[in-house]
Formats: sequence, C-alpha cells, structure tokens
Amino acid sequence: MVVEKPLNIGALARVTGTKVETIRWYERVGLLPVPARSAGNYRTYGEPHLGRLSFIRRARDLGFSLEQIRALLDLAEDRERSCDAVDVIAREHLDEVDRKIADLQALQRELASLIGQCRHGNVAECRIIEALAPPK
Amino acid sequence: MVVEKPLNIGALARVTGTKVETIRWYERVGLLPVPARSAGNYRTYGEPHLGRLSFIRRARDLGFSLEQIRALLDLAEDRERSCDAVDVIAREHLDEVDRKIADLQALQRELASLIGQCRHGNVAECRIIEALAPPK
DNA sequence: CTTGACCCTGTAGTGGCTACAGGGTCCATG
DNA sequence: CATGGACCCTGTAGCCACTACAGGGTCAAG
Repeated sequence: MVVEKPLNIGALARVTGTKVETIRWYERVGLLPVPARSAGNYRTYGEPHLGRLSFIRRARDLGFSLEQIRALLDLAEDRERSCDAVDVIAREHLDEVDRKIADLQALQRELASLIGQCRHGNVAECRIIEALAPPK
Repeated sequence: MVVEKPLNIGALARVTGTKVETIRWYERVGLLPVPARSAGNYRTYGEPHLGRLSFIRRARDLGFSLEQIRALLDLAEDRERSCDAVDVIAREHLDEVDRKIADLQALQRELASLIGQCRHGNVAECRIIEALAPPK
C-alpha cells in the first residue's frame, strides 16, 4: 500500500499548477478546507485537498465562478442526489459563454470596420477618432 | 447663436447615459478634467466635457480599457500627428478581442460536450462532476 | 553556523466601477 | 417662510479573483 506523504503548500501548488497565494486565498474564502499544520506552522495537505483543488482548477479553467464551483462541490458531496442541479449550473454557464461570444463578435465587427477605414493620414482626418468623437 | 447652459452632473449623466458615480470616478482617475463649481459647490459641465465623456463612453462600449482611452484622447489632441498610433491601439484591441473569442469558443465546445453527456441520473454517475474530478 | 529556499500573516493593489452613509443645496409648493 | 423631495457633495467600502508585497519565521544542505 502507498503511504502518501503530506504536501506543503509549495508542493501542492506545483502539482496542481496553482500559485501559493491562490491556494491560501481559496482557504480564506472557504473553498478549500483548513489544512492541518506542521510543528513549524506549515500547512500540510493530503489526497482530499489535492482532489478538491484539482476540481476547483478544472472548473475555473472552464470559466465557472467560485460561487458556481462552491455549488458544484456541494452537489458533488451528496452522491445520491439527482444531477439535474449540476446540469442547470453548467447550462447557465454555457448560456453566459454564448452571450459573451455574441457580444465580442459584435465588437469584433465594429472594430474591424473601423480599422479598415484607417487611411494613415493625420489625426484630424482619422476615421477611428471620428467614429468615437461625438456627432459634429 | 446658441448660449449653451451648463449641465450639472445629473444632467450630464442623463445625456451621456452614464451613472453619476461613474462620471465622478472618471474625474478622479483623470480621464475627465476637473469641472468648475457652482456657488453651492456643484460640478458644472460645458460642451467640451460632454464631448469628452461621449468619446469615453463610445470607446468603452467598444471595449477599450481606460488606459487605452487615455492614450486615444491624448492622440486626438494633436491633430497634426499621424494617426498610425491610433490604428495601433485599435488593432491591439481587436487582436485581444479575437483572442477572447477563440478562448470562449474553446470553452463553449468543452461545456457543450460535457452537458451533452448528462444522463440525468444521480450525482455518483454524473459526467459533469466526473469530468471535473481528478482522474481516478 | 550560515545560506537560501521555503513558509507564515497581514495588508494593499488591480479594473472599472457600484453602493452606501451622512451630510449640504436648490427650488417648488403650501 | 417653512417644508419636502430631488438633487448634489465627500469619503469609504465592496465587487471578483486573485496578485504582490513587507516583514518576519522555519528548515535542510553544505
């Protein structure tokens, strides 16, 4: 059997690709449980912490907010519960992502058209400045 | 000739579609020049403030940062200067928008595939939770 | 025993606002 | 002339999700 050695915060940071400060931050906001401390007052982490932090990081990579992640972690606890609530959170997030993409694409079109009009003259006749300045 | 009446902050907010607090904030960070004050210590704005604030708002709607807007406003001052620097800022911003769209689309694909796998069972066999949890 | 990598707490800063609290001003109505 | 309500003032704190110190303590190798 594998006797797993406890990790200090730097090691946990390395294996999860998280910054040390971010781990402490997750602890402060209650996403990561308060870990045990060594004799020298160092935080010591085990497998459960590693798993939980990995979960958080993956969810963050997918753009979930810490609030959503908190909800997902709570839901994940109760393994008998229906996973519809999980689905709802994920769908809400996807809707948000869809909306952001649409907004950015509108922006992209406007910017591209603005830039396309640049004649590289002087500022007085700059189309970009003109487009931003108030009418007349 | 039109004698333009000075606006107080609320009126300026209404005509530019900005919140009063936002106008004060732009003043604090030096984007809007400090306005004259009335006898009762109210800010009083004229045409130049209106123009400048409109510029800021349009640029914000296009997603430029306040830092970029500051640069654009500086460039707009010197009407003889070549507008290439303006073009550079706009292009950098467009590149940023392009990048954000690409990132969000990658997210969108991942999320959609995750959600598509939901079988609406219980959490123990939830694909979404599984996908987030660490491997085995 | 010293060095340097690591860890601790606490605080402040980021961007771009937003939201108070606790007051002052202005003007129309009674 | 008093009152009420809409407006304005300053200053501070909060939002999100960190990030970056400052000023110290701990630990292990050489």
